[in-house]
Amino acid sequence: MKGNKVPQPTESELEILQLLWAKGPCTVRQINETLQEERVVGYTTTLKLMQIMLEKQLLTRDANQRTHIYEAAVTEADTQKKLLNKFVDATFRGSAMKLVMQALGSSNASKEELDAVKKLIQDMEEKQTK
Amino acid sequence: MKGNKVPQPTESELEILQLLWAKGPCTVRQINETLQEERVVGYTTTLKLMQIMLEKQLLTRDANQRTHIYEAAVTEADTQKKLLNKFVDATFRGSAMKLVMQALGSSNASKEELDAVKKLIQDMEEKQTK
DNA sequence: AATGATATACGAAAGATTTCGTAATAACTA
DNA sequence: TAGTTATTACGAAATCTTTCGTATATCATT
Repeated sequence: MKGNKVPQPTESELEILQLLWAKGPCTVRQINETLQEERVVGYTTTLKLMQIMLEKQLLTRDANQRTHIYEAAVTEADTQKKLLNKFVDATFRGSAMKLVMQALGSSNASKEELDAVKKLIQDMEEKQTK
Repeated sequence: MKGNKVPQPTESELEILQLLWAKGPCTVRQINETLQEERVVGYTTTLKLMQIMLEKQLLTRDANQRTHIYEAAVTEADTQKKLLNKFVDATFRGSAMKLVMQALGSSNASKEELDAVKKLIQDMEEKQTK
């Protein structure tokens, strides 16, 4: 169970979480530099965001050194799941199937990927039967 | 092709679009009353939102009568597609497949629904082969 | 015509999110 | 040590979204 009272990340916050999930613990500078590759964003802007995320408990940090090191405090899978539920409700009126069909349709999935999905469905149908 | 410069709806705007998609053209009062079933929201709040949506060209209206009648100016499928793309990028780093697996996993899909998805995949694989 | 009910228009307050300027502090270097 | 640079802390401006108060117009009824 999850007695999770951590709020969902905003769009900008999610962007930072993605980087931390991909790279592991980082300094503000490292995150900021990566963000810079995409667009212009001031150092203190990134810093402030990460401080807010710390308050919200989306991040933790090691403040032993002068340069703090931040780390995601929420998992990627968990966050995706929650955001997905909300998105399905708002955009597909709760119908996960409609979303799945849409997503499949407009994706350029390879045969391998499609097979993986088929396999998952197979497994689910077996579980349902027994 | 779509030379669409219509901005994406905000969360509240999407809620109104959902109602218009479901019910067809409506007055502000009709929309407001439906929203009221869920939560408290003032009439002028709804009115203002719909006026903003008109400006953004998310809605059109018939203003011939004193009581204006509003209608969605964007289609459900189109809006879902765009929001989905954005969501996949932001939340699943662009991987539609990861989203599909997540969505299937946490959905309570019936056998019929799962079969429909399998069929879609079948069709896609056939198209790929030729 | 006066009254009351219902609509729209509009501005602006209230909230949430994002951005940045400035100050204080610590570390580095000449 | 003095000066430069890098870092954090903090407040507040800027922006976007949501909410609502008030003014004005329209229609129906008397």
